Amino acid sequence: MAEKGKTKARLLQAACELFAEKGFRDTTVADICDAAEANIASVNYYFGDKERLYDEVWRHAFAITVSTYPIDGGVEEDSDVETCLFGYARAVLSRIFSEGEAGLFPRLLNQEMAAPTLALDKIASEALLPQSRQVEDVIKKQFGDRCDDHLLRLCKLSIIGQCAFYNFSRPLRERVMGIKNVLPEEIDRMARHIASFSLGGLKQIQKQTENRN
Amino acid sequence: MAEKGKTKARLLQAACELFAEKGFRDTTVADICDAAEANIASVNYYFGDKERLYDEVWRHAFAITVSTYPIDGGVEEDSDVETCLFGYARAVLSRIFSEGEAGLFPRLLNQEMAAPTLALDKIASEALLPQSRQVEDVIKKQFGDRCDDHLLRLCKLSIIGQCAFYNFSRPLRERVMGIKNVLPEEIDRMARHIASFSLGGLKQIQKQTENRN
DNA sequence: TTCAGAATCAAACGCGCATTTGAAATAGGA
DNA sequence: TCCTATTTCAAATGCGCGTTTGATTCTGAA
Repeated sequence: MAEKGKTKARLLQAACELFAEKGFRDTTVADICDAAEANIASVNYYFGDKERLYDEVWRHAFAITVSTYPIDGGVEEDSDVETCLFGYARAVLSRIFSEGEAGLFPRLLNQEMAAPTLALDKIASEALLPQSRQVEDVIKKQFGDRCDDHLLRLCKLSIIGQCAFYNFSRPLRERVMGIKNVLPEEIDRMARHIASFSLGGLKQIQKQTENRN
Repeated sequence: MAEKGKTKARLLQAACELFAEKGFRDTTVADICDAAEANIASVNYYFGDKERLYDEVWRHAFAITVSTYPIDGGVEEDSDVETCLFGYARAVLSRIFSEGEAGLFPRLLNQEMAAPTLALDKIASEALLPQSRQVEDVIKKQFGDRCDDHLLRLCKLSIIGQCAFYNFSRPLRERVMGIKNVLPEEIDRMARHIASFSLGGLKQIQKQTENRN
């Protein structure tokens, strides 16, 4: 047996890192076994095949990210709108910029967006839809329950988009944007910006609809 | 010779569609040749190898998208801030939702974000940086030239993020967001929303910095 | 100590891929 | 018509991949 830890756990850990970095198709079983210092046959021995290992990786990544950075961002549910937006943005950005296991989820998601596998449907309904609903609720708090569905969706996507862009534009961070290491204070700063920018946006939209009536 | 058109042109067209859909690595030379009704050896005969065909595809996609939907979105350069934002958003969204050749560029970009190739550096400096600068200029028009660099960057990313999210979240459009066919009027509507949401955001940020001084 | 089940291992299998090859077909000017 | 350069073609080459195999080693309870 190799250095430390059970082989199965080492395989899972190596697979997490590699799948997140290169995606399902571009990661080879041999890569995973090398990184885990395990024999080439061990993936099949412990997980059946590459695909079931991938499922296991998703399960692990999802569990870690929601427990490490819950989507409410640690703010009270009955806080004011800007604070709720801040909590959401901070949670999402913390996940995105996490260099530990909590960062696996957004990185895997990024891969799925370019080359979806069967795993995506499950992720969409179990993880993404609830987050989307959460943002909806905050917007309703600002607009009141009487609120055009179309408008609600556009605002929701504006808010989510600001956060999610940091995930999907990963390779551009150093190339185009001037982003290197991101410290926790920096994340807070970004989240505060997104919260107040979005609040300003929501108010502007609200003003327009009131003028129209 | 097959039905119509020169073989080389058919290969390029087929390669565009397939690379945009599945990315460089997941597209096989055999797929391309089949789609172009050409022999398996024709890619190497006309382009040298798969990689040089990919370069050619990028060149083609870039040329088409900027000439079909120039990044100013067809608004005068000295228009007011909201109109400039509208122009930018409309251009970007038009490209993203285009089902024709103009849509190749964002789709290829999406693939590069998940699995970068050597092509990305060129694209970043030739296509993306200039667009980023353009948004910067609009923000400066709102804020005046005296404007914190940090703040400028955050606002820029907020604006770009709202637009680009529609590109990167492609597989979620039907799954999570309720988006199906997108008509030109709908694109205008979305662009108008992003413009006024962003203007509201900019004003909010501006108000905060003024209060701080 | 014995021994059955678990774990590891190197080698091999089968397949799909990009690319090469050398011949055949085609086209167009002399 | 003849001849040469271009284009097309089916087959082959060589490599990397996921998975399987059958043997070997390890482990822990009896």
